Amino acid sequence: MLETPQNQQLGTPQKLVPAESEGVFLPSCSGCLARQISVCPGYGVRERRSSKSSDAAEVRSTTQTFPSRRQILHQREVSDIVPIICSGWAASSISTQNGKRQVVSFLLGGDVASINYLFEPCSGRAIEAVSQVTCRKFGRSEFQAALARHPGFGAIVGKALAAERERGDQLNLDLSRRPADSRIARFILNLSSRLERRGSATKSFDFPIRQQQLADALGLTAVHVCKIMSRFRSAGLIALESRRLTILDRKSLQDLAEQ
Amino acid sequence: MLETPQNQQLGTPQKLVPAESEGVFLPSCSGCLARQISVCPGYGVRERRSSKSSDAAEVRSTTQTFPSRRQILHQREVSDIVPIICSGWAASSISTQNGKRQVVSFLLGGDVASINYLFEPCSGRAIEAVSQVTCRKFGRSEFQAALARHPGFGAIVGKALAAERERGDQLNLDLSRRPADSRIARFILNLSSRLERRGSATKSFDFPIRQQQLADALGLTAVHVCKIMSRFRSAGLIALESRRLTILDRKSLQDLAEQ
DNA sequence: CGGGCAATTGAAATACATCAAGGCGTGTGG
DNA sequence: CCACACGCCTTGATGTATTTCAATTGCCCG
Repeated sequence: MLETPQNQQLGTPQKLVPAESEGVFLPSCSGCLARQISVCPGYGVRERRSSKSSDAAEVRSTTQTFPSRRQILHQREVSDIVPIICSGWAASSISTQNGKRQVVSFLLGGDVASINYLFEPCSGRAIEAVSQVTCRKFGRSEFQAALARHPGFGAIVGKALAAERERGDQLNLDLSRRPADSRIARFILNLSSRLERRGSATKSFDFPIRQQQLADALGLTAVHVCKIMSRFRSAGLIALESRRLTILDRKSLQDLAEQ
Repeated sequence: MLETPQNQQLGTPQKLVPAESEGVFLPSCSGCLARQISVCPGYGVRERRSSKSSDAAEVRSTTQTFPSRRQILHQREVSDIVPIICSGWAASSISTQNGKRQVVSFLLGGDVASINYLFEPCSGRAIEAVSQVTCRKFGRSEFQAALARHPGFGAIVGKALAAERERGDQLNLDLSRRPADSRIARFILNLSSRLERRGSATKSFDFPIRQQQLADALGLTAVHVCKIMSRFRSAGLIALESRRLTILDRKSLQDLAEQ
């Protein structure tokens, strides 16, 4: 059990199991903060039963499913929710008035769109579905209160904060100081180790990201991303077909990533 | 009183008034978080006397002065302090193994190096003095406790957090999607409005930043920064002499900043 | 079968980096 | 007081990574 969905294809992601059918675990969201603090109704019953703190209040929330490429949250949208991805891939981005876009991070199941949502009603970031996405939106003040009741509250927030900040800094460094091939190599390796931490396969995995989205994440153009990925493939570093990416030569990728 | 030090030159910054001579306010740190929560010994006595919450405990801290270009904190330095700039200019940066550097932000008097320090013992950022800097280092856990006692704790942290994150996102957008002249124009305008918020002059102000440091902040080379600044000067957008910058044509700068 | 989006590939343009040389100001040691 | 070195700024010539433009292909879906 808790087997990762290796064979899950883009466009046909695992259906969200409704709360009533209690007991079936989605592997995609096992690291979710809402589950960690026993606040997600999708898992609340089963998990709270075995938990010592039976006073955990369930937090009002709604679930929605978005098809690929659909907007989940607008850049300037102000609302008192904390959005958490349950399954699928989403992209968090900001844009200039001229429509130039920067994808700040890709979100996977269990990711809070940004820790910022715990404190502020607007993050200034847009969220868009990359593959099909299910997303749960919690009431912010209730979620915040539940989190504050949780032991180790400060540590949880601090860690998440630090991680988010660290990623942002690294992105800055990438964008300003690293050549395109290094950025792409690093992106692939980071994704791989991120999947490892969630217990998924690290050598071969689904890769629903469009070249344009990748370009927006790495500060490049889609054309240039394409050229470099082609080079990677003909050099035998990676394989990529039918939205599944395989790392063939991790060592060489790491060398590229170093600089 | 509270007059801003217009005539303050690089290398001869206003001296820090020792706590014993109580009552003389440094304009440079008037927005400081430590003063806001009545925890800075430099201002503790005078301000706490007039404050309702007389139970605010003073937080252990040390002050240090750093000459220009001196390292204040190393990138991987782990210590249980929250460093706050009292006066002068500092730069917060991260680097790759190959010595490529990205200045994440410039810090002015009253700035916490990063909100991250409230929660974690290491930010992954190095801090370096740009001009002469006085810096106070508070004990982290005590500072944190004092902050938690303060009414509106959540709001304060949330706001600071959101602001820091917003700046990081904008920097990402700059680095990835905006041309060099736009980045520089934006930097100047941002600095100006930042000084405005602290009650300083916005049209003409001290500018101790070296071109290399500016280049590191904007993802460019010093040579290129120089060329564009020269262009700005000959186009009558700005004047820059003896480390003092004057905005001559704000409108044109804004046009450049737009894209 | 056609229409549209994504990926691919090549040719041309360009924004920026790199390299190199010289000037200016400032501190330092003779 | 001068000579000199050193850091910083400046400017021009050259190189290159990446963008822009454009045309083609394949593919999915109605």
